[in-house]
Parts: sequence; structure tokens; C-alpha cells
Amino acid sequence: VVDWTTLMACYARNDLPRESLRLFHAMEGDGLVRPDEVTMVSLFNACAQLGDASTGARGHAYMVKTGLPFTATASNSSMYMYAKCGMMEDARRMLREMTHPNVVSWTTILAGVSKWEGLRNGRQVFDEMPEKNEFAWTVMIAAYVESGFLKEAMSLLAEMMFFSGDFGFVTLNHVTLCSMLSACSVSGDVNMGRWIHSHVVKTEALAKGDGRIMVGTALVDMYAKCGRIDTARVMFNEMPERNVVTWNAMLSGLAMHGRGRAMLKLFSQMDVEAQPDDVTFVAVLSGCSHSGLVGEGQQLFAALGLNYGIVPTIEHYACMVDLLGRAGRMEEAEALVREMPIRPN
RNA sequence: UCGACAACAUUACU
Repeated sequence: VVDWTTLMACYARNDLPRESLRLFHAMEGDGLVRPDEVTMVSLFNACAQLGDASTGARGHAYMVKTGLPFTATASNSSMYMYAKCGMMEDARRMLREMTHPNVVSWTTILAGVSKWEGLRNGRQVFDEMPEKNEFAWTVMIAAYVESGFLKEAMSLLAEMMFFSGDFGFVTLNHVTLCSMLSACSVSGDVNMGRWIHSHVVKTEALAKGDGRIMVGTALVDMYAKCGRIDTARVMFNEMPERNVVTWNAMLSGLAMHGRGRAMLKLFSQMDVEAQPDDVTFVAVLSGCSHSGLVGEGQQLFAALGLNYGIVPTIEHYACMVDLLGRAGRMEEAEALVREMPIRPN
């Protein structure tokens, strides 16, 4: 059972929840080993990722029926599954039934309530939590940011410093940095973005730490979306390490700014460092459209499946229809809609 | 220490 569970957890870590579930069913069919409460954690995890509440609920029922122990972790992960699926009544019921809810339990509820029942209710959970750690503060701050309350998020940050007794230098974690930067991106608040950037520099968040690529990417995106495409490019060039998301953010930025040629040049340099993915092609195709690079866009669209092994999605077709339509080639655009192998929406 | 749980960056048209 440990082997099966290890493998299931592996799949979950690599964003393959379907495989994880498949393994669970194979394990049941095998009949020689019985899932235990740790196995169920992986099952709940996979269900949460897929939003598959019915399989998740069946897992929950299975635990009750077979008398598997509801350890804190098992309860938490089933709560997490319900919360991810928007079934907050079930999640809350799990919490009530727990004999010793811990800070993870509360944070799971906090995240779920903030998402499905609004900020006010989330704040109420936050205030009622018997114990708060950095995760809890981060969830609450991110919820404010998500709802567009940047100023309130900032004051919560100040409060966090107060409670931690650290008035001067708090090192914000990469989650807080990313969520605040993306709020700057959507609101176009370059001043707040710069302030966060200076914090990143001061705390050397780009040089070390878990999410350094994520923070760098969020900065590139923030500068690009705030109209500072050249600053974004400097950030991008100076990053010591990048991944496909970083490249996508930079390419999208150039695309949005109508820098089609520069975008294509950058794209041609990409594959030495990162493998282009489906998002990359949405970015470059829309960039071609905005810069009137019809032929180039068509070539890329052809290469997407042939040279990169990517299955074109409806988004890619939408870009192509836009590319042709924007160039005034209405007949071809309409023909593409009619002939595309995916059902047009 | 290691079979398990919570927050997080890029994605079309307008």
C-alpha cells in the first residue's frame, strides 16, 4: 500500500491527477492491498485538482464505512477537496467534526470561505482562528489583493509585522509578492509595483528562495502590463534563471505592445532555455495578429503541431481567426471557422 | 528527515 500511495502522490505532485485516480482504481481492482488513510489523502488531492467532488465524496464515505482513522491530515485533505469544489457546507461540517483542528484545517477553511463566500466572511474566519501562521496571513492578504483591495492588503501586511514583532524588516514570501504584483498588473499601479520591486531588491528575493522565478516573472509581467515594456525586458534579461512561464510573460508583453518583430526574434531564441507550450503560442499568434504579421502567424500555427508537438486548442484557432479577420481576409477567416476540427464556440 | 494536508507568476476578442 505504501508503494501504491507513493506513486499516487508522485502523480499528484506532477499535476497528473487523472493518473493518480487511475492508479487508485487499479489498486482497488487489484484487490490485494487495501487503501489506508494516507492513500485517501492522495485521492482527495487528485479529486481537488480535478474538481471531482463525487469521487471525493465516495472516498470520504469509504473511509467512514471501513473505519479508517480520520487523522488531522486525512480530515484536512478531504476538507480541502470539498473546499476546492465549492462545497463549503461539507467542508465546514468536516471542521466541526474534527476533534483537534489545526492551523492547516483553519487555513483550508479560510481559503475556501474567502473564495466562495466573500471577503467579509473570510475575514471573520481569519479573526476567529485560534492560531495563525505565515500561511494564514498570506491567504488573507492574497484574498484582499484578489478582490482589488490593495490598500487593505497593505495594512494587513503592516498588522502582520506588528504581530510578529518585526517593525522594520519583514521578508515577504514569494506568494505575497506574486499576488501583490499581479494586482499591480491588473490595476496598472506601477508605483506600488516599483515599491514591491524595491522590497524584492532589498530582501534579495530574486537571488535566493523558493519562488525566485515566480517573483521575477511577476515583475516582468507587472512592468509589461503597466506600460513599461523596456523595463520589463531589462528585468527579463537580468534574471539569472527563467522558465517557460517567464518567457511567455515576456512574449505576451511584447505582443500586447505591438512589438511583433521583437517578439518573433525573442521567440526564436527561446528553445535553448525553455520548451514552448500552448500558452506560448497563444501569445505569439496574438502578437502576430496585432502587428499584422499574417504569414508569420500562419507559419507558426503550422509549426505548432508539426515541430512542437502541441495539440492546437480552440484558443489557437481563435487567434488565427483574429489574425485573418484583422488583416481583412474575411473569407479565409470564415473558412477556418467552418473547417476547424474543434467545435467553434 | 522523507508514502500524506493549506496560500502563489504567463494565456484570445472587446
